Amino acid sequence: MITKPKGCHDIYGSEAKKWQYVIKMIDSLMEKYNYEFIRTPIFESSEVFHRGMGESSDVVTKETYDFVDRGERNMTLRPEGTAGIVRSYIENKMYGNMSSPVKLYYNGTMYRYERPQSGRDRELTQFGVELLGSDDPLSDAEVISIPVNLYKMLGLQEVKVKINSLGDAESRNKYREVLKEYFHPHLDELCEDCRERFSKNPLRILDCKVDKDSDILKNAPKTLDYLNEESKIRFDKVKEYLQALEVDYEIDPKLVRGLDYYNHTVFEIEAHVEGFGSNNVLAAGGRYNGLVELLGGPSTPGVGFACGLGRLIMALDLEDIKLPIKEDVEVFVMAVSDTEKNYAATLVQSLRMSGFRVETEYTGRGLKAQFRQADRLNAKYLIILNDEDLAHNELKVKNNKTKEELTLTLDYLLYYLDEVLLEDEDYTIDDSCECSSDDCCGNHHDEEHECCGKEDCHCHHHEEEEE
RNA sequence: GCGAAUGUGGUGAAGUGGUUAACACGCCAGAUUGUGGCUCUGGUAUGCGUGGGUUCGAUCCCCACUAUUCGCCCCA
Repeated sequence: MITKPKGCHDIYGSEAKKWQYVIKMIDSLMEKYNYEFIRTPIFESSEVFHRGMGESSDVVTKETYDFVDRGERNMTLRPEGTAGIVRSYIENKMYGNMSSPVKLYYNGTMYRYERPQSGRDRELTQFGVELLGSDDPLSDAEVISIPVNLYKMLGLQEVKVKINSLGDAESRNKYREVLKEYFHPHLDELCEDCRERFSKNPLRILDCKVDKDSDILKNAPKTLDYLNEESKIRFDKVKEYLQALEVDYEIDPKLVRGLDYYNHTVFEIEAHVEGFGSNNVLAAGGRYNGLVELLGGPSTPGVGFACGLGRLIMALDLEDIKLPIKEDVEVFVMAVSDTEKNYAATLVQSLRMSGFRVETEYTGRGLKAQFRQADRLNAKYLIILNDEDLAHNELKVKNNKTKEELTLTLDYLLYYLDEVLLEDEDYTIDDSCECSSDDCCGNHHDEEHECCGKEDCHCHHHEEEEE
């Protein structure tokens, strides 16, 4: 049997419906923030990532899918979204062609040659945002608020936002030196990996899991103590704006992020649901003011984040959140004889063109099996064709819930279905409650949220009433 | 790159060195000669991941490989 590549997944069935729903929410959220969708190639010249992400990160040095194409060019399957987008920003001269700042979002697959485990695949899907051309602390705060609001929209509860500041290049370099000085005499007390990190990327020692409880780490100098005045003021501004945007956060002085391009604000959003594996970062990002220049463009500030969709859906599952996903069919058309089937083909076509979600029988099963099939598909209405009725230009429609059955003429059918299906309020997906009440449930399906009381709210309170 | 666990049908899952590999669900058909979701009856495996080995004989013992899952590194 031929199997899928290691660390990849086939997404289908109800799983695929969740993905589509989440992506739909992302699109509608980004529309409100006025970000534009961008799609860049799934592979780029290797240089894009080597220069962009930095040689000290493992992602670039040992986790990329590299290949040489037939023209002997070195190519790399993108391991993340930012570098490619910055390349595109420069190449398309968006700094001149688009209104500034340029606000872009993407959603696509990334590739990393790693050992798969819970929450980590070789092919992963990320949604992310890049805001280029603004150094205003408000843009940092707003970017952080995007995933926070997405999770809120989806009903996720157990998330924690962590922020920190690395300061500008000056502060960061100074801190790096201080840190090396501090750790140097303690080298043999640290774990093997940390000794490796010391020379490669000393900042990463801070979030070592092995040594995290040792006094050496606890007493290590903090980034925030080495920010210069300007960076400090900037970070305070970011925090102010976060409060204004009602984003709850905590400051984690050990948060440093792995990619070289970050400076000033860095952040992570973690899942804290019971049962989540150790890879619990749902989204992460930060400011990367030198990156555009590094990749050959004009000096341009930028902020962004990336959000792993696989992990997000895992979190939704673990919090047992039921997404409002359509799992049913409006009309199921049954036919057995050849003339019935012929008639069914035409009928199904016209019902679909009239906007109904219609299924019919394809395998030549008996009527009994067709009833079973209709139930499996959660059909709301059944149309049962038989030759006798058809001779009178009539057909039978059965409400699959009440079991009421009517004999109608074809002319009347569309009118009837229109009436009857529109009555089902829960039948249309309304993706968000529009009210602005503070304790709005936002369509959450959990018990903790109070309902805002709006008519068009589809939270669990109303669902119960409807049932 | 390192470490651990697992690998039996469409699914879940028992099981034993020795004729026909439990059970449950699902699916298909019939009882019900075109109106069902209950019930009953019957049907439903390239033979237990792949390749070697031990043995008179292995799905069950040994080895290698592979796949999946989980952890480390790293990362969303």
